[in-house]
Amino acid sequence: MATLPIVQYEEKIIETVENNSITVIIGETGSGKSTQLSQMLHRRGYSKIAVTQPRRVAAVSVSRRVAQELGVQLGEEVGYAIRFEDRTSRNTRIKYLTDGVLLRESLADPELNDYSVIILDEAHERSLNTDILMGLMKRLVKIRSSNLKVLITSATLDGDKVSKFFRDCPVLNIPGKLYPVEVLYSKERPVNYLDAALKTALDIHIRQPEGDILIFMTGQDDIEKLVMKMEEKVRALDEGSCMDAIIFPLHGSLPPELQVRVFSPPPPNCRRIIVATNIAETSLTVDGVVYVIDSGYVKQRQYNPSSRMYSLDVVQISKVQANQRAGRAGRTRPGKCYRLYPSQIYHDEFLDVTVPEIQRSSLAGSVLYLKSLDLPDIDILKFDFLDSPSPESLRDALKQLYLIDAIDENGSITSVGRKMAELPLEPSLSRTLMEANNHGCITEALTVAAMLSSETALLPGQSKTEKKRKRPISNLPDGSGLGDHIQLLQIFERWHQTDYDIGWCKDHGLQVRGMSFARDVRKQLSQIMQKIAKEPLGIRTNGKGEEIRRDYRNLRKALCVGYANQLAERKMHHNGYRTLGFQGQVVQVHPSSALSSDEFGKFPDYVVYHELIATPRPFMRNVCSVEMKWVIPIINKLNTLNVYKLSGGGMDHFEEESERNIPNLPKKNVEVAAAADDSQSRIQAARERFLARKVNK
DNA sequence: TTGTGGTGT
Repeated sequence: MATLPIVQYEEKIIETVENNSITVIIGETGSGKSTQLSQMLHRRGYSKIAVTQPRRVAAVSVSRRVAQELGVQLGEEVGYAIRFEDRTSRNTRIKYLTDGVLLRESLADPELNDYSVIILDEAHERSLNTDILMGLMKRLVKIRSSNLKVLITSATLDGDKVSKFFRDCPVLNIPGKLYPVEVLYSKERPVNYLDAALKTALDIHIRQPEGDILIFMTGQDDIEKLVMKMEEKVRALDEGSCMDAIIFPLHGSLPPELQVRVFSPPPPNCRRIIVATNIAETSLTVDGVVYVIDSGYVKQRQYNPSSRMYSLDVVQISKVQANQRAGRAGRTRPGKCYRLYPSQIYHDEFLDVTVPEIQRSSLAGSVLYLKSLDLPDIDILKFDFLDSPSPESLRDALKQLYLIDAIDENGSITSVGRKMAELPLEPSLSRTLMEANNHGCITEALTVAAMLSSETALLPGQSKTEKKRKRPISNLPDGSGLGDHIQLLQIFERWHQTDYDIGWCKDHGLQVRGMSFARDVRKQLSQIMQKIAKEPLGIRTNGKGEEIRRDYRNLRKALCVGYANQLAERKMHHNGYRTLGFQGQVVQVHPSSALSSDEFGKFPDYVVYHELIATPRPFMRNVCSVEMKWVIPIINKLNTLNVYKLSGGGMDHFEEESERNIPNLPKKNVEVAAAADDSQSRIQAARERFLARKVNK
């Protein structure tokens, strides 16, 4: 502890903090910034100190270590707060928390008066929440100039930019305690980087002294292939020609019991080869790694605000990421990093810093959050971000919020929007809860929202190695043919009937982690809704017997209101859909959906969807059947929408924006009108089909 | 007729 580099800088740090509201600390890996900064300030009498982390595990483990170093019990002077778990007390002076928890806290107290110091750690990772916090801190230090200190920790390549954002605040460089890592580049980029990784790893294994190998690949598929090939090759090596090797895959969808294998030490005279996604970049640290092989790629989820589609793309990593990966080789002794790309590509093509999440996400939730803070300047397009999201992305968020009544036509937050902001949910789901509360189905809506919040794929799927034959999900409810939301609801209710039996999940191929998470979320949502709930929130069941066939009309109606911005209409003569909105997209129901077709093989005329995914063909994932008469008022609202007023800037702003967008503006108006006409005629056609069917029955 | 990088309230 005493040897941590940061200790020598204590005086300088304290002096800088005392003379400045905001200080940027460039702390390299191993500098001790995460554990020591808070303690230094605590020693000088600052209290209370908040330290944010982008990840839950970091908040927990760092607070544990600080409590240990100070010789106090965790949860007393030093504690942590993460979702579902608050280990702090009235005595807590140093509090580690996830950035999301601090944002939640600021909802209750926008000035965060509880804290005299706020440290945003790992800001260079540019998580969505940390980016928003940075914007808020800039305002907050003005309001609380006499009694708030803010520290931002970042990476070398980012420091000047962050300092500039905070009006040229001072930057302190704290060296790290990493061993030197020799970086070796490929002469050219390999045609097949899986084979290149294989060859490089075998080369190291045969020729280089002991030390584990960590390989960065992009996803589960490549990892499984590489592990298989590598096992073959290692088996084929002459016995006694080199040491043994044991190969581990490491990625997020690996069951926890397989993930932890990489933390147990290897048998003697045996080299470990770990093939990982970017989970090993920051989230998990494997000890004993001396060699790193870096493919130079990563999978990134991106949101396209103009098509409202998500895609998962393989993209080149940034220099910060490449350096982070290389650093994984130098934790215990000098190491080597083999980059499967030329140095010229690193220098000329790699971005300095990873594209911040705020520029790759749908911002409806974040914009609603900012609106609920009642900042003096209502115009969200002018909010001071370190890296601003595109105006298009912000307008997309405003349009969505308007359609679900969270903001009014002037861009002001509504009373329903204010309640929605209290819920840790995407706006479409929080709006669904509000509506359900008025229609006697809040308990079902809570379950649907909780299940959809569960990040992982809950349901059993078929992996590529399994037989291609389609199997029905074993004995799981089918959503009564009404779609995936209803199926998720029925599955959770069934689990509830087993008294949340883990074995039941396993028997049915459901991810235990995901199901337990849904249960926790449901509990948390119930607690928040308790204040305004109009009926009991517990799960209603019909005893142990078969559940009666319900039509879930009220629930589906509530979903239709909540997902007013995510509606699609079936095309007249086939099962393709067109999304309703500014620019209709032609999309399909995802083949994994529980939605059924009618006796003519046709899907329902209208559905709501949870998200659009842009695979080579665009799909709606998680859909629910809704009725035309619920859709009509939404279409009417669509037609009255004025994006420029929504930003809150009024007509002045409209002119300013239109000047910038002259070529687009008339075109956009025409498209809106055309889509509306189209919808009206389709509604007429749908009505006729509906009546025809009724007569047939 | 198909596909899951990593986080988080």
